[in-house]
Amino acid sequence: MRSSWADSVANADNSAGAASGSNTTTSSGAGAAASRPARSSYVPPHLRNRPPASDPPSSSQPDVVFAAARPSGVSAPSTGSRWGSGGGGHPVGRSGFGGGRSVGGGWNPRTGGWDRDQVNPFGNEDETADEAFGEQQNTGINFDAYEDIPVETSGDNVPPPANTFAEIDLGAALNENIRRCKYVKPTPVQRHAIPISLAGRDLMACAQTGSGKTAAFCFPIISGIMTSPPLQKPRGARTVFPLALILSPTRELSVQINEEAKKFAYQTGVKVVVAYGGAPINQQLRELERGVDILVATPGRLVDLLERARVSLSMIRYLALDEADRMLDMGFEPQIRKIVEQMDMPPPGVRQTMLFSATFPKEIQRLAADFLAKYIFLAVGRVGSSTDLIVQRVEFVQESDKRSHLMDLLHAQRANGVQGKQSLTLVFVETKKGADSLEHWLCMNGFPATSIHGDRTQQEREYALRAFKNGQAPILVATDVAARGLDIPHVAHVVNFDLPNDIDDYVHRIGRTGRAGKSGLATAFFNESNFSMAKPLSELMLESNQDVPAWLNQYAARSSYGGGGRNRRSGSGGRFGGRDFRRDNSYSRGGGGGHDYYGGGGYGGGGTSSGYGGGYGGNIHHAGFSSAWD
DNA sequence: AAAAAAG
Repeated sequence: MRSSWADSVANADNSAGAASGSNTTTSSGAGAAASRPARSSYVPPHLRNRPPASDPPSSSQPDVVFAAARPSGVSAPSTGSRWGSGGGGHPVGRSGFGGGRSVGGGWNPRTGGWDRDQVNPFGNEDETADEAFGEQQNTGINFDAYEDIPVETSGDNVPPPANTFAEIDLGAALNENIRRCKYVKPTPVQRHAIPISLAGRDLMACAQTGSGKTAAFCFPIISGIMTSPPLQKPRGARTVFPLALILSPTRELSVQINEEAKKFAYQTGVKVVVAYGGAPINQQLRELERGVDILVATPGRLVDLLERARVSLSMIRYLALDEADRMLDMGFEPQIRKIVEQMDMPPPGVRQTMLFSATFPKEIQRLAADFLAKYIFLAVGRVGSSTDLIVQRVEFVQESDKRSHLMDLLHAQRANGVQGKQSLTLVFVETKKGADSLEHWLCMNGFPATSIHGDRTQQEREYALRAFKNGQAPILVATDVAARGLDIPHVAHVVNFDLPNDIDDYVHRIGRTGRAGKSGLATAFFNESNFSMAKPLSELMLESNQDVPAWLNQYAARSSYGGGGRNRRSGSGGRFGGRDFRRDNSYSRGGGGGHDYYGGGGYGGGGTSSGYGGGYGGNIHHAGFSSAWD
């Protein structure tokens, strides 16, 4: 007998507040885990920019209490478009680089023109939420969990972490935007990464999207551009010269980073433009011609722009690569190397480079050695590793029974009224065809579903994401295009209709729920074809204090002899995505390694119950570790 | 084997 998943959600919800991070003992994050602020007094960063009173009345979930105070410094005209809509905006001037915050049309000394084009990315601050789950709602970070996340840094002269934004002092304009975003306190990755970047150091960070790393790399970039604006930019015929480049693997992620960055850069005079494939290039070219300081792009479209000589990288001072392991998985290494090494970008040491990756396998180590100079290594604990907020279930379901089984889950969800609360279900499948047919089948059976995958047009993808977010289609069938990085609030249930073949992908997928301080449920359908996932899955569930079905353990035991297997989390066992491997200087060249940078102790020293044989749960050997990365 | 990304 199985109880309805909605019950699990409700139960987890009740216990969520009391759950203490049981497996987090290694914390070098200053002050982390010492005392957790009461949820009611603490507002997760990405929730902080949404207007108050957006909770549906029926909600029984303990939600974050918003600071109700409306920003007082700037009055936004009531005709402003909501942020995220990207629509036509009202003219709001920008101050120059002085850091003032004058309002009204502004003369930009760099572009030599009146700026009329900056949409208020915070939306209309006078307007109350017009729909319970409108687009102005942004993502949530589960802050209780983040307080417990362990952090490790290593490298030469690591700048000390900062515990408050005031301590960091990014300047008046940026501080004002932090206030507008209602960011109260930096996340662990921000506490460490921002001082490192402000000190001008290169950074290799193992952290996932959702840890607040977008702000972690945007703040120093914006601040740096503001403090020392270029005296003059070359003005090529139709070529533009961005000062910062942010690369990300998927289009949706680029869009998301662009939206975040625009908020951070509001009225700073720093211009953010996004370029990605699948959308008409002409519109993006027009945006670029209106001026760009920070360019957010997917690799393909950027290469296109570079080959057309519409973008030059010769003025790049900041380079950020997001989800680098993902980009390599997707075969972007040639494009990325072309962009970074074979065009006109300044070399490492001249530019400042930040490399973000969820894991740190050999290929990423090589990339770090080639792209970074004397970098500082930062590892932030795996998201979800220190929290029990996500309830994971595995059910044995034959291929032919999957649809009816999914139907059972969805019916239970509806019967429990969760649907009325607009909770969303994200269903992952393996193939694009599978996504289409499952979406169709769900719709035929009366479930409002939509889908997102790489064969759909960009317009369809963005439409689907919007319909899902605002509850028009509370069921989204997705391929792995949606697995990483995307921040979708209110996802109550992630169904792994088809399990991925990689445990890291599984972790990313279930990370789409359990956000915003809410609990989440992740259900996986398992059958013989997922045999190779049995061991890593059962280990992961054990690590995150889940009930592991006996039958799964049996599968895991059967697969274990044979030594490891392909799906063991490569190099990421335990709570971190990776560790600084520069003491093994076989891969280091140039300004990278050579001497022992590894300053941190503490990996595996926390007495965790990590079951990962290949991880560092007490299993690190100086000579033998490389095998763990294969 | 499939997915993603340039058109």
